[in-house]
Amino acid sequence: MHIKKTIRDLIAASAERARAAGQLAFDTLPAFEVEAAKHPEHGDLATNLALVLAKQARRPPRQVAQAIIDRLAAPEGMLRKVEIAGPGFINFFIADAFWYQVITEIHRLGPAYGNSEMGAGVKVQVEFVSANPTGPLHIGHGRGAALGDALANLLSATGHTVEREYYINDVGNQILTLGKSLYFRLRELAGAAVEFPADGYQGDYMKDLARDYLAAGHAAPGPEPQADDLLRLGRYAGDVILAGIKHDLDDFGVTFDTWFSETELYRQHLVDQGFARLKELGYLYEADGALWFKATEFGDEKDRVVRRRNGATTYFASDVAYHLHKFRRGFDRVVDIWGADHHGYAPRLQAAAQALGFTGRLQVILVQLVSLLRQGEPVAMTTRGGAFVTLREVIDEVGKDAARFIFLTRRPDAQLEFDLEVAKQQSSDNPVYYVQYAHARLASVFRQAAAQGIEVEEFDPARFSRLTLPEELAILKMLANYPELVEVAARHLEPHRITYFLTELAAQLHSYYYKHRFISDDVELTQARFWLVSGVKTVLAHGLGILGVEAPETM
RNA sequence: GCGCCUGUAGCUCAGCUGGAUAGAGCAACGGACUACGAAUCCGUAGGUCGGAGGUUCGAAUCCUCUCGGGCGCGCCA
Repeated sequence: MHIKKTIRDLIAASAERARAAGQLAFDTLPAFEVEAAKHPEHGDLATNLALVLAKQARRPPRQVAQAIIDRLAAPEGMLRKVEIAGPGFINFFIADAFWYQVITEIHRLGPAYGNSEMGAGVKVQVEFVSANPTGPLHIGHGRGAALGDALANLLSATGHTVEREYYINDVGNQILTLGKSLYFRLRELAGAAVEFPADGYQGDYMKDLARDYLAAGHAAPGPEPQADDLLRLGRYAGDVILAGIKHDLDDFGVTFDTWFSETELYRQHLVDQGFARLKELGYLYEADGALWFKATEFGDEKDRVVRRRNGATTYFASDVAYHLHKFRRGFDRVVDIWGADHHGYAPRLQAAAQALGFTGRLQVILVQLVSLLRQGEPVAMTTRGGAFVTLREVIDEVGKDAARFIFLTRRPDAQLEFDLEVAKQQSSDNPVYYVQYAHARLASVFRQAAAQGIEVEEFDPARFSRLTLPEELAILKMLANYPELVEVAARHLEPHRITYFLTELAAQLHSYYYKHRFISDDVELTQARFWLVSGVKTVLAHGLGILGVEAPETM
């Protein structure tokens, strides 16, 4: 029942009629907006068409508005009032009865209310987290995880076919460094006086790993490590750490469809194929003994090396191959979520995507870093230094739902301050509980009704005319607007819009609940309210579902 | 030095890509439980949207300059 679209069509048709009647002169209808009015005095919806059309029509906006209004052909009973306001806005006041339809709509669709077919037939991959398996996930990864997962849910709700993917960067010398780190910890355990390398991973988890390694019956390495040994140790450590990462993500409510290993790119010779493709297209050249990609042809600052003079391919080469592979796997769109510390890398990958013919199909979302505080004091977050707060600790301390909700109340491109003490101490005033409480409270209402022997009777739209309170209409309008909000959030790849909506809906509900009793002797009114708040419950659950936050029946 | 992100109430953040009188949550202050869950509600106070120009009917939003914060600028990953 897209109200905005309905109004938009009415307006456009009216303008056309005015032109046909010689009342308005214009070539093509300019882009105009139909927006929800901010203030009640401005009605429900407003359009700026008269303002944007005035110049072309060479008449004052208010006269243009009048010409449009004169020819408006709205269905009987839909509009309560239409007026011209301010510089030339046309305000539409929708009749109360019109809003009742949304309850029927929610009743008909159930948990699917809010879903749409916007992305039908579009296959999209969301790649996120993709942290190197050299240490446990930290809070920054948590933000990326919450965002990626919510985004995937959002795209899925809007009809896209979605796959979640985690890219495991397990080639290159960091595995060697990892092996070296483990080696030195093992030597330490053996009582050898060794100096831990400065470039090693210094976190305590490496010590634990070393102990577990021995406890599992593996032989301690000798004093003269071979390159093979280090690599083997590195692989071992990587596997263990990756298992830990999976486990943490699982507890954070995030699961992936595919764990894609960089090693696989080489096993399948995809990197060479990537080179071949770029060469075929004429975007590769040799210079200074290295192989270069002409990134500058696609807007990057400089050309980029894909194979070094020593013959080794670069990380970028892997990524080119990886993304070529992604598109060949049939994804129409690919969304990559990276930490903002990699933002300088985006132009070259975009360049590669363009070179390969996938212009506009790759979107890179940069999620700004999380500055972590504990009671206002900054907490160091370097992986190498070892003193950092892990995602695990955050989950244990503040809880999955609260953490996810906090991450998802911020735009990705804004830095986020996360104070562990606040997130946890706040618990009773935390927005996440506010929203969850609204859901649980409604569940409780239905439990209470059942306990009193009051049943939710057969669905009967005729009773909705009893819903006349300002609170009830405000809620109806919010519910009616929800599906469009989901689409807008998906289009912009911004789950935080859902978060804010939910907080507002919960506020409306709490206020309504406090002022008016749902269960009363008035059977018709009670039933009408049941169906109304049942709709609220459904939408709260839907929105929380997108965020990956529980919608509890009790708290 | 160059590039990207950012600056909105005391604090943490929204502001639907240019709309009408800039919002919410904390924190502060004052009220509301013998009623469906007080993890709630009602009210008060709090702002030159970092600053200066410009674009136009109209700017927190777009452009230029400027100041402050974050990040990045390898034949590393």
